[in-house]
Amino acid sequence: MDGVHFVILGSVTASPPATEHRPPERRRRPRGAVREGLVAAGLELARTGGPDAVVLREATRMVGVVPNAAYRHFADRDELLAAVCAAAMAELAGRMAAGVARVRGRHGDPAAARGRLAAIGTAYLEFAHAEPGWFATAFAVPQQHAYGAPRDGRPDRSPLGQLRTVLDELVEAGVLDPQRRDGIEYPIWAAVHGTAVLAGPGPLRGVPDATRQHLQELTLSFIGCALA
Amino acid sequence: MDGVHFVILGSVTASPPATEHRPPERRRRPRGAVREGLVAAGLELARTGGPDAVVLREATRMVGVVPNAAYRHFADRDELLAAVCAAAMAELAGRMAAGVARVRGRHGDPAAARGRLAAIGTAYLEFAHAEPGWFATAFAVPQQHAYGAPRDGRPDRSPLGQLRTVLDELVEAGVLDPQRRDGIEYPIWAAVHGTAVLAGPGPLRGVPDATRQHLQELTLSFIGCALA
DNA sequence: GCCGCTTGGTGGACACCGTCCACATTAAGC
DNA sequence: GCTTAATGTGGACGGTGTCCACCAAGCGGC
Repeated sequence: MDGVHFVILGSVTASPPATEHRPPERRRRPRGAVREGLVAAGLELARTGGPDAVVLREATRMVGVVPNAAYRHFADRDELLAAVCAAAMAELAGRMAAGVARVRGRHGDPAAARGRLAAIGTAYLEFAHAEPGWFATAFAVPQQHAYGAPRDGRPDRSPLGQLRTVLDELVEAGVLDPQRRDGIEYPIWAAVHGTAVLAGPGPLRGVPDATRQHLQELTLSFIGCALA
Repeated sequence: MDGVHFVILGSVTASPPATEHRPPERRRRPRGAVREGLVAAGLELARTGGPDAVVLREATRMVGVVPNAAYRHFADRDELLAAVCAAAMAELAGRMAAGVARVRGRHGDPAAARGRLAAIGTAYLEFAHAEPGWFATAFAVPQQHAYGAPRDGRPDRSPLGQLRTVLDELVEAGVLDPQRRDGIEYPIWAAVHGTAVLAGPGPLRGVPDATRQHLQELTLSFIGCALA
C-alpha cells in the first residue's frame, strides 16, 4: 500500500499527434508507463468526479492508448479503480502526516499531544473538504480488491495507524486514562469521518462555509469532552 | 418528504404473460401506478445493490413497461433515483421511530431519556447493517434533487429531527447541561453515522459480527461520556 | 543469425445503459 | 363526438465495460 507511487499529475497527455501521416503510433512505452499513466489519469478523473468518474475508456484516452490496452495491466475496471483508491488513500495519509508534523512540541508533552490529535482530525476534515472527489474515492474500494493490513515491520501510516500513534502518546502524556484507551480510536475516527461524510456528499452538503467550520469545531471539542 | 408512500414491495411483477397471443398488453395502468411501481422496483434493486443498482431500464422491465415510459414520470434517471432515496430515508426514519417507541418510561425520566437516545443510535446502526443497500441509498441523493427542509408545522420525523427531540428531552430530564445542548446533535449524528459507514461499505467492512457489535457499543458509550 | 515465446498494443464486436425523437393510443373535457 | 393532453411504444444514438482474434516488438536459447 505504501508501494503506491505519488504520480505527478497534469501531464497525462497522449503522445503528440504526428504532423505527417504515420502508422498510428504503435511504439511501445517504457515498462509500466501505461499502468502508471492509467492510475494517474484515473486519479485525475476521480479528483473532480469521485470514483464513478474513473471510467476506463476515458483513462485510456488520456494516456493515448486503445481501451483494451488497459486489460494488459488490470483484470477489469474494478482493479484499476482499486489502484486509484489506494493512491487517493495514500494522499489522505500523506496530508495527515504533514498536518501532525507541523505541530511543535516534544513527544509526551500533554499540550503537544492534544495538538497532534487535533491536527489529525483537522487534516482529515480539510482533505475531505478540499478534495471531495479523492476523499470519496479513498473509501470507495471495490469489494473484491480491499487492501489488507499493512505489512508489519514498517510503521502504519494509514489514517487509523496515525490516529493510534497519537492516542498512545496521549496516554503516555497522561491526558487519556489508559483504561479508556482500548478501542477508543474507532469512535473518534467515526466521529471525524461522519462529520466529513455528512458535510461532504451527505445531507449537510452545501451548508455555508462558516457553518461547516463550526461543525468541525463542534466535532473536535466533542471528542475532547469524551477523552477527559 | 413525508409525502413519500410506503410502497408495499415484493409484488412489482409485470402483468402476467398472456397465454393467447395478444397485442402486447398496451392497456393503461391506473393513475400513478407506473410511477409507484418504478419507485418500488427501484427500491427493490437498491436493497441488494445500493444506489448504483437502480437502473432505469431494469426498473421498467420489472414494472412491465418499455424503458421510455419512465420518462413520462421522471425527467431522468436521477429523478427516479431521488424518489427511491427519499423512500429509503423514510424507511430509516420509520425504523428509528419504532425503536424509540419501544422504550418505556415517561417523558422526562432521565433513565428513559437515556434509553431513547441509545435506541435511536441502535436503530440507526441496525438499519445500516441489516439493509446496507437501502442505507447507502438513503444518503445517495443526487446533487440536483436534494430534498429540502421539512414543511414546518408537522413534527420533523427525519433522523436528525428525532435525534433533536431526544436531546431536548435529555436537557429536560437534567441529564444534559443546557449550555452544551446547542449543536451537539451534529457530532453525535456524525459519530453514529461514521460508525455505520466505516463498518458498512468502509474500511472496517467484513469484520466479524461480534467485533461490529463491539464497535457499536464503543460508539454509544463514547457518546455517553461526551454528554456527561 | 535465426526461432519461438512472452508481453503489450490494436481492431472489431457485443450487450447493456441513459436518453431523444416521432408516433400511436387511450382517457378526459368540452 | 371531437379535441387535447397524458401516457405508452418503437427505433435510434452515443457511451460504457468487456471479450476475441490478431499482430508487433522485445527477449532467450540455439
